Amino acid sequence: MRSRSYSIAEQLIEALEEQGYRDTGPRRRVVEAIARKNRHFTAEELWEELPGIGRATVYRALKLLVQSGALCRVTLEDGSRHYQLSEPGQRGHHHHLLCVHCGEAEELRGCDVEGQLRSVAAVHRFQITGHWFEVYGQCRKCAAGRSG
Amino acid sequence: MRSRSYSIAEQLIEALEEQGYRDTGPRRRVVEAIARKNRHFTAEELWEELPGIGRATVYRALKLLVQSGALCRVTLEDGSRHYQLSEPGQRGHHHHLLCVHCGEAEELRGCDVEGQLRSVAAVHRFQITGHWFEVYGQCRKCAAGRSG
DNA sequence: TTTGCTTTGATACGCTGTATCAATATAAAG
DNA sequence: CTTTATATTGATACAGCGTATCAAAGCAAA
Repeated sequence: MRSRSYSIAEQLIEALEEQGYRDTGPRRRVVEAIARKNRHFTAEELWEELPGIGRATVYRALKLLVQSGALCRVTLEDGSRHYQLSEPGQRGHHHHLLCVHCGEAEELRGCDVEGQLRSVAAVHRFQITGHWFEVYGQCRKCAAGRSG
Repeated sequence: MRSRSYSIAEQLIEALEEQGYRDTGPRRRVVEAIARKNRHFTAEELWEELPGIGRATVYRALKLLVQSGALCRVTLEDGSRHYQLSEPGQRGHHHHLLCVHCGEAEELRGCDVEGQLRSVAAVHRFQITGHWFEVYGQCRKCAAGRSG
């Protein structure tokens, strides 16, 4: 796990470069801090781990990474905004299962949201342009032992 | 429609009284302003329609009404927080179809989110405790004529 | 180097919501 | 109709989170 940190950071830098942004020292530090994370996190939390880096720089980097799809923004039940790495290769639209105990975030499988939406559109004669779906609970490990 | 305003306001006041809160002048004005709304709205927007009423009072009333279930908080695609009357009798958990054009908010029918969640729980062995689902788009009227 | 653009970080600001607190309104009791 | 205890109000200050501004610094290409 830890040994893949470098390559995750690289992928994030690449995501920035693809959009025409430079590979700079501060961005590299932000991206490395993100790569070290194994759970979803807030912008403020990330900033606190980066002494010497400006708050604006952290927020800017997060914004660019979300734009690129490499990072996604998730909203917790209390409305707070967290960030989470997209799974490799999965940059399109997807949904999350967020463990409220340990902070693990899985991407959702076995749930045909899009199919449901088609039926909703039909029933309501509503032209759907977007949706937002998050699921909260406890992951298998936390539900069993609460050893998050 | 307009003739039902009074009774909607009454219902909201009752929702507050059920929780042990008083029927006061300022609350009545807030509640009447809400009853007049035919679309989802922000706290600030509501406050601007209530000269003489303190901002804190408006926010407090909204909080209490959400607690009671008579009002629900919806989140738009940009993350902004809006409020919307729950449909009469429907105070439990439910989802919305939000028209981004005219602001109409319907409650969702013909969508078995709960069933989908059961299958998700099985696939991921995740103990689901909550979820959040909003759908955005254009209502039938707006999609047809854009005469919101 | 020089030049032009991007990035940075300190700071101020804006928006949304909450805490504080003295003044006031309300309900219940006398 | 007072008195009294409690809830409510509204002005204000404050807090959290994110963005705009802008001079200074960094980077890339010439």
